[in-house]
Amino acid sequence: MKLTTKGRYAVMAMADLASFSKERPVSLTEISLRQNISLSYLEQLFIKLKQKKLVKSMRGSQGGYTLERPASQIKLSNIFIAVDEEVRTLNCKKDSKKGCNNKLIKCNAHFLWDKLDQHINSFFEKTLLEDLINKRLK
Amino acid sequence: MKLTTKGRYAVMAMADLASFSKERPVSLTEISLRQNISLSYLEQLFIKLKQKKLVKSMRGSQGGYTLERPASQIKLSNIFIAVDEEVRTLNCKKDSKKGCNNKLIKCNAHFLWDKLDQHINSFFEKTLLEDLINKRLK
DNA sequence: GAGATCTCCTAGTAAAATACTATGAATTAA
DNA sequence: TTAATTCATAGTATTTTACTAGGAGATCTC
Repeated sequence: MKLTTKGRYAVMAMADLASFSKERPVSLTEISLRQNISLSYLEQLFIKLKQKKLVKSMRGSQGGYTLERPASQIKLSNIFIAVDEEVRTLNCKKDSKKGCNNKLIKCNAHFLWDKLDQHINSFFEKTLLEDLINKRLK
Repeated sequence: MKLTTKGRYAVMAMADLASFSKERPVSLTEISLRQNISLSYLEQLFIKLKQKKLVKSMRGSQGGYTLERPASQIKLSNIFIAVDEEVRTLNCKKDSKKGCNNKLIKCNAHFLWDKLDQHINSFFEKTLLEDLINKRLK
C-alpha cells in the first residue's frame, strides 16, 4: 500500500502555490524547479486541478497559476480527488471479472475495507491546505 | 493510493483460518477454493506468515495450517507487515535518487506523510483478527 | 511401501499501473 | 515580434503486481 507520487506532487505543488502566489501568478516552471517535479508532468496535474476549480490560470508571458480559493477552504481530499488519487482499497467497482460484488456471497472482509477507506479519507477530509503550510496538523 | 491484493488476500486467508482451523489444519487448497485465490500465490504468502510466526504448518497428507496464536492476539498490522504490505506514503528510505532526505532542504510536506502513515497504521494496530471475524469493528 | 495430499522453494513472466517524455499549438505581456 | 507561458495529446520506459511453472520433501492412509 502506497501513496503514489501523483498525489504527493499535487499536494506539494498546491502548497507551493499557497505560499508563493499571493501577489502574482506562479508558473509551473518555478514549481518544477523548486519542488523538483517534471514540468510536463505538472502540466498534466494542473489541468485536472483547474477542472476541479482548485486553481485558476493566466496564460501567456508572466502568466501562471493562483489558488482559486483561499488555502483555508481547500481540503486535502479535494486535491487527491482532483488528480484521481482515490483511496481504493478494493477493486470491486466496475470490474466484472475481479472483485466480489458480482458474486452471490460478498467477500467476508468487504466491510473491513469500507471501514479502512473511511478511516483514511477522514484524514484528508479534516486536513486543510492551510494546516499544511502552517505545519499545524491535528 | 490503493491497497494491493497481497494484503487483502493475506487478511482474507487469515480470517478463513481463524474460522475453519479450530479443530484441524486447513489446507491452502481449501482456502484457495473458498476465497478464490491462486494456490501458488497463497503458498508464497503463507511462507511469510509462517516466518513471522502468525501461522504454523503441518506437512503431508491431511496437513495444512492453523493459527499460531488465537485471533484475539493477532493484529491486522501483524499480517500486513508479514506480507510486506507496508504503508509507505513516501519513498524516501534507501532510495538515493528519488525521495527527499538526501537533499539539504527536507521536502516541506514530509511531516504530512509521516502523520498520514501514523493515521493509517493506527487502524491496523487497533484492529484484531478476532474483530474482523466477529464483524466487530470500531 | 505406494500413492495421494500436502507444504516448501525458486524462477520466470504477463499484465497493469505509474511516471515521465516529446511535440506542438494557442495565448499574452513586454 | 519574441519570449514565456498554458493547453492538449500521444507515446514510452520503468516499475510493480499478480500470477504461473515445476519440482523437491514430508506425512498420512491404505
